[in-house]
Amino acid sequence: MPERATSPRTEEPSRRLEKTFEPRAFEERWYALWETEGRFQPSGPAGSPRYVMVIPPPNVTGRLHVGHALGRTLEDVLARWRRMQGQRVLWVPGTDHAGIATQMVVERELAKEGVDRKALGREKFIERVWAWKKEAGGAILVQLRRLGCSLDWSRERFTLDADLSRAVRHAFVRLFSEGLVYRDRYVVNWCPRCGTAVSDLEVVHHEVKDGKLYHIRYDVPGVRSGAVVATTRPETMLGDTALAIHPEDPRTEKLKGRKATLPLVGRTLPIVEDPILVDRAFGTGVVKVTPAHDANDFASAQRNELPAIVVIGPDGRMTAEAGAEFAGLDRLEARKKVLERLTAENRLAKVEDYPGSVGHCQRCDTIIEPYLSLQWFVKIAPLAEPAIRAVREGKIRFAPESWTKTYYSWMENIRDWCISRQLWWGHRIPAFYCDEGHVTVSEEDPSACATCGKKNLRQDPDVLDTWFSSQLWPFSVFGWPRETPDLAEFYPTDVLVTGYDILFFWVARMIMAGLHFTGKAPFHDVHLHGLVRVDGEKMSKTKGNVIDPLEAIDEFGADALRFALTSAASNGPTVSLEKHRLAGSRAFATKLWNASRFALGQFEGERPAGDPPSKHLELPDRWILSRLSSAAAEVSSRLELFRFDEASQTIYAFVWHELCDGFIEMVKPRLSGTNAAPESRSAARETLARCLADSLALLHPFMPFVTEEIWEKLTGRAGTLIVTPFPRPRAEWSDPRAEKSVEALRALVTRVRNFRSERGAGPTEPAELAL
RNA sequence: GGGAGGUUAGCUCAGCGGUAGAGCGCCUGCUUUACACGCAGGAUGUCGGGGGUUCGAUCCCCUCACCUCCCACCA
Repeated sequence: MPERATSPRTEEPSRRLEKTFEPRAFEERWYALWETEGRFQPSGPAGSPRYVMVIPPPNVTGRLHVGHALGRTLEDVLARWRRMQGQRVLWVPGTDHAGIATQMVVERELAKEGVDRKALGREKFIERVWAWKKEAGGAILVQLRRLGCSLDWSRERFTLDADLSRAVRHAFVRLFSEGLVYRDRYVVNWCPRCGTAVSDLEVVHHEVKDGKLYHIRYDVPGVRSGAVVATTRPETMLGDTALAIHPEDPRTEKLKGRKATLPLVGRTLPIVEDPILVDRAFGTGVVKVTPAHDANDFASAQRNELPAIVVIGPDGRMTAEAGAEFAGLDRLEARKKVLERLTAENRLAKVEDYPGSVGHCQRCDTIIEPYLSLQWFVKIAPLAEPAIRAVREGKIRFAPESWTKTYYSWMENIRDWCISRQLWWGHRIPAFYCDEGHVTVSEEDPSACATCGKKNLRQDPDVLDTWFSSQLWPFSVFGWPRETPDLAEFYPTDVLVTGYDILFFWVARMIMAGLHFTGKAPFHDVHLHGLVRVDGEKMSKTKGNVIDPLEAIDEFGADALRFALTSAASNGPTVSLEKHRLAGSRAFATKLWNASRFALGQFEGERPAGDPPSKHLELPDRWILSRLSSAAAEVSSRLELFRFDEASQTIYAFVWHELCDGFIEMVKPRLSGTNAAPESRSAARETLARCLADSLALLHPFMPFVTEEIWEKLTGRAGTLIVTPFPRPRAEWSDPRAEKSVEALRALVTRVRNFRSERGAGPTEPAELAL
């Protein structure tokens, strides 16, 4: 830590060093001690309530960013607070294999070596990913230790561990046997760059303001004006297999029962009547039907028994089916070329501006292509229904509560979940195919087809969506489906804390999976915290406003980072973290440090005793104890409601403004002792000690390191604050009268201080102060 | 096209039926038995606009404006 440069005056260096504290000097020490003494493992008197959380497993590729820092700090606050309350706390750590994300990282590494994944082959590639994981993966877990997270490392899990893989397979097989997992040809969201299907949630829509709507004239023999269709994606016309009209639209009456000719291709297209696909009030009343590249068109094709022709391949290039002229072209080049040809043939009737939104791949931002392919799905409605009910019945509560509505509206309109991914890294789908085309789905690799007994089985090459395994996390970490002691003792968990951005991806799916597979809601409380913004903006590297939690820990200390995060964590959708909050939090830690130095100085080596003597308490003593009691009540009641900001601000105000600015200043004359009665001095000292000890305890969940460091100095016991009982309000300390009358006393003390500082000297011990 | 949230001090945000709050910033003093990452004091708000309910509204209701974010297969 740099030396202060503000004060021109010099003091002896030994004293100066003591004024501020150096977090690096003790953070590591305390963490190591807590860990080696097993403080992070569940303990406590038999029969005491347990309190269980699972970490939202960060990607193995992850580095700790400020969003993680927030969520994990909030969890750690809860864990430490409950532990101090005497509960058997278990907080399970682990990481997620993160299919696409990890595969991309390793592919990028390979690319640097000029190696292509496909050239390497599946097996070698997977080996390579494991090697990468072993070496570089999970760095984030080390970083969580620096944050102070009291995770039980003896129970660390990885979503691709043997146990968890077994859970995934069990879940898949069970859903299949229940008819809730099926394989089908369907138009899915396809990312041509990643070369895989993705779920609806993995598609992000961006506005396209310069979008165009192209009106194309198709010839219709017998109808002079032909048919004009409008489309935003003209290249898909090469895959048209019909035109559709609404049966009751007078505009298109004359097209009924006729055929159209597909421009550029010459294919004859039936004109079908489809009141579901065609909106009478929209456009020209004629819709081109491209079953392979549009989900609505595909549905229409099924209703009308139309063929589907795939014209855009999995790599985003036009297939041979698109015709020799276009085959091999990238889809966007093909669009240009199609438009050129249509213009040349004078078939482009009109081009209008048509702003709209286009789906992009969440991972790589490539434009998503609707693509007809054979995929695995989870039939979701039967799973959603009980999940909705669990929330309706109050078995699961969201905090802030407003998320409940969002949850319902998503769950009530949920669509089947595409779970197969054309990737290599992940849980391989336990489906096996024989030459006859039969499917065998089984937990153990089958040796023969379950239908025909043929031996040469091929396993489905695809892997499962990474979220398929994460949805099992709250119970798979405990060994499910085996009936382990941990599963019996620690499942269901109590609270889940995460950002609202993965409410659908993860939280909703865990609820569905938990209820379906275990019959129990996986947790009873969900706290959805906001997303961290810096200076009002979403953090981004290009804007340079990223706060790196590790750098913040280096500069301000882990305690300051944690306190800044908790005090900013209100229940709104954004958590605004500014640099000055970090500095302010560090100042608070320093304040506490110095107040402790002062207090310890009053004891000169003796250890302060326990409770203050009740006989000789004076007004300031009764006041501060009353305030302490209120603060203790307030902190817990705020934490019950996940109001971390209010809880931390309560302690801040108590420690700084009441204990330091108020009590210590009022009591200094009594402590100096020359004029004060010994029992007065003693009462002041013991009250001070009590307040300090309880402040440390109240603050420990938020600032575990400094408080533990001071605690050792105060009590002589190393690393025990973490298991010291959390302060509770005490009826016998509550003293409303003292709270009222102390105002006058504080004002008096201030006046005397100011009087002294104005005169440079003054009455050292005014009689009034000996109150 | 639906839905949610926001608009409070210069900045970032709490609050919420009964004389407006915090942190940071700003101004004025200050070598005070710890702390200048400090102490004491101070300034600053028609609590987005307009209506309504109420004895009383920043807070409840309606409405308008502007912002943010989610969800959505309308060519």
